[in-house]
Amino acid sequence: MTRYLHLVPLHKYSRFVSRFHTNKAAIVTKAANFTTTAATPWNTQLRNLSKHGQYYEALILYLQMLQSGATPNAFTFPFVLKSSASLSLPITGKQLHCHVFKLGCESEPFVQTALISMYCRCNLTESAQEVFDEIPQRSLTVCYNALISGYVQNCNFLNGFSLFTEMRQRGVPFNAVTFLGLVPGCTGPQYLWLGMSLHCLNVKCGLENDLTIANCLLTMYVRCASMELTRKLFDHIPEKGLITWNAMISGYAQNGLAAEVLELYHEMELLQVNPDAVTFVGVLSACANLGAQKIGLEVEEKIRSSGMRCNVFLKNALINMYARCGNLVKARIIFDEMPEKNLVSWTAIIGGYGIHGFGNIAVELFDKMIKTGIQPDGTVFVSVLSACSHAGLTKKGVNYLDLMKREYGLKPCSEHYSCIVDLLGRVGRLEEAHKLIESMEVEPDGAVWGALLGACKIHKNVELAELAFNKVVELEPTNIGYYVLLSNIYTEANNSEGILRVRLMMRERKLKKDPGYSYFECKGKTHLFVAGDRSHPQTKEIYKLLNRLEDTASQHGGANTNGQEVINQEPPNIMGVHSERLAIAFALLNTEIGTDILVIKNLRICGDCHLFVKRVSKIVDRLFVVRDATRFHHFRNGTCSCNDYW
DNA sequence: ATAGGGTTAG
Repeated sequence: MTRYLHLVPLHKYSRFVSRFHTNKAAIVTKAANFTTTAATPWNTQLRNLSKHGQYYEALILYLQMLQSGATPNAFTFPFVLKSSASLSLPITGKQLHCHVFKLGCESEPFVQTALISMYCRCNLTESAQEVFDEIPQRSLTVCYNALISGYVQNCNFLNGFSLFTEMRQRGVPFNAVTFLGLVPGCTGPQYLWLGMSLHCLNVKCGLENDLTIANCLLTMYVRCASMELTRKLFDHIPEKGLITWNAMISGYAQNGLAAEVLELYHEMELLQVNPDAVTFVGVLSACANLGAQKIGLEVEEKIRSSGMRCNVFLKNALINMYARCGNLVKARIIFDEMPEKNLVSWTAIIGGYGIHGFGNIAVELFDKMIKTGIQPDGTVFVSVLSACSHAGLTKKGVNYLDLMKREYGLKPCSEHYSCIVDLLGRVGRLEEAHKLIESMEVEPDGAVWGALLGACKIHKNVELAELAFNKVVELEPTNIGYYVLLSNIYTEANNSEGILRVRLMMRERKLKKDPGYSYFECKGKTHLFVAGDRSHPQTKEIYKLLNRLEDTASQHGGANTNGQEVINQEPPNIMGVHSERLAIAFALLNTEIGTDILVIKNLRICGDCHLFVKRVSKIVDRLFVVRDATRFHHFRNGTCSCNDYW
C-alpha cells in the first residue's frame, strides 16, 4: 500500500487544512484513528466531507485511508474524484484514475461517471471522452449528461450538442439534467434558434413546469441577448423562485436596462419576495449605470439591516455603484476595508478614479495592485488606460499599452486602442494616432475612429476628420453623434458646404437627431428635461437663471482646450435650449452648496454644451458635472480638469 | 451509502 503514498503530497494540503475551522479538522483526526481496514467507515467520513465542501480534507482523509492499510472500493472513488474535480486538481485526478484501474473499479457506472465529470472539470475533455468511449453499454443517461455538460462548460457547445443528437438517435432517454447541461451552451445570438428549439422540446417532454429548467432557459435567453423573449418566459413562469427573479434582474442589468431592473426590484418588494446578495448585485449595477446614488444608498441600508453577510461580489458592486455615482470617498472606504480584494475590486476603484479625472490616483492604485501580485487582465487595462486619457497622462498610457502586450502577453482590443487614440489625439498627435489605427492587429471599431474624429474637432483638422468620419459611418451608419460632430467641425471651420452635405446625408439615411435628455436627481425625485422643455413647474425661474448665466458667462469669455480664446459661439440647438442647460439651471436653483452631483446624460449628442458648462463653472463655484456612465466630464470649482469634448 | 444540474461583479 505504500506505493499510494505519493498520490497527494501531504505537505501541500496541510496549509489549506490549517485555514479551516478546527472542528472540521477534528473529523480528520478522528478518522485517522481508525484501526479498521474495512472501507466502509472511511467512505462514510468521505461522504460527510465532500457533502460539506471539505474537499481538501476529503483528499487528506483518503491518503490516511491508504496509509492505514484500508483498500478503497467503488463507493470510495466518487467522493474523492468529486473532490479533486471541485479543486481542479488534474494530477491528483489522474492518479486516482490509476487507483481505479489497480483496484478493478473501472467498470462501475458510478465511478465512470465521476471520472468523466472529474476530467471535464479539470478541462481535460479529451480524457473524459476516452473514458466515455470505453464504456460498453453507452446507454447510461448520466454518462451522457456528464459529458454533455462537460463539453458545454469547456466552451464546446457543438460537441455537446452532437452528443445530444447521438443520444436521441440511439434512443437513450434524456431528462431534465440533460437540458440543464446543454441549454447554458447557447451563449450568443447565433445560438438563439437552437436554444428556442430546445425550449420547444422541453415543453413537448412535459418538463415545462420544472422551475430549475425554466431558470436555465431564462438565462439562456439573456445570453442570447433577447430580452423580449426572456421577459416573455419570465411572465409565463407561474411560481417564480428567488433564482428566477435574480436571473431576470441580472439579465436586465447585464444588458444595460437599468430602469427595468429597478422596476422589477420594486415589484419584488411589493410581492414580499426576500432578496438575497445576488439580487442586490444586480440592483446596484443598475444604480451605477443610472447614477442613482439615492437608491444605491437605500440598498446598502437594506443590506445592513437585513444582517446579510457582504460577500466579495456585493462589496465590488457597492464600490462600483459609489464610484460611478461620484462618491469616491465612500467607494474608497469600502475598498480599503475589504480584507481580500480581487481583480474586480481593483478594477472598480481604478475605473472610478479614472472617470472622475483623478488619473494619478488611478495609476498609483494600478501600480499598487501589480505589486500586490494580482495578475491584470484586459478589462483592468481598459480602466487604467481610460484613466490616463481622461487625465492627459499621455506617456503613462502609451507605456501601459506596451506593458500589457510585453509583460502580460495580453492582446489589446479596440477598446484599448480607442483610449490610446484619444490620448494621443488630445495632445495633438493626430498623425501618430492615425498611424496607430492603421497598424492595429484587430479591426478598429467605431469607437476608435470616433476617438480620432473627436480629437480632430479639438485640433480643428478638417481633412483627417473627413477621413475618420468616412470610416466611422461605415461601421456605425446610424450613430447620429458622429454626424453631429462632423457638422460641428464644419461649423467651426466656417464650411457651410460641409454642413449642408452632412445634413443631406442624414436626411437621405432618414436619421433624426435623438431627442437628447438630461436629468437631475434631487430629493429622491428625478427631473427630466428635453431640449426646449417648458413643461417643468419651475420653467420660468429656470429660463430666467439661464439668461442671467449666459450674460455673466459671456462677459467672462471662455477658453478652449489649448487655452486660446474661443472665438465662435456655440451653435444653437434646433430643438430649442439644450436639455443640459435646463438641467444645470434647475440643479443650481435647487441644491445646497457642494452637496449634489448633477448627472448629465447624452452629452454625446450635443457636445458643444460643455463650453457652456465650462463658462458657468467659472462663475458658479459648486458645479460638478458627471456625464453618463461610459465617459464622464469633470469640472470642479471652475477649473476644467478634463479636456474631453466627447 | 456512491455519478449528471439553474442565479452574482469590473
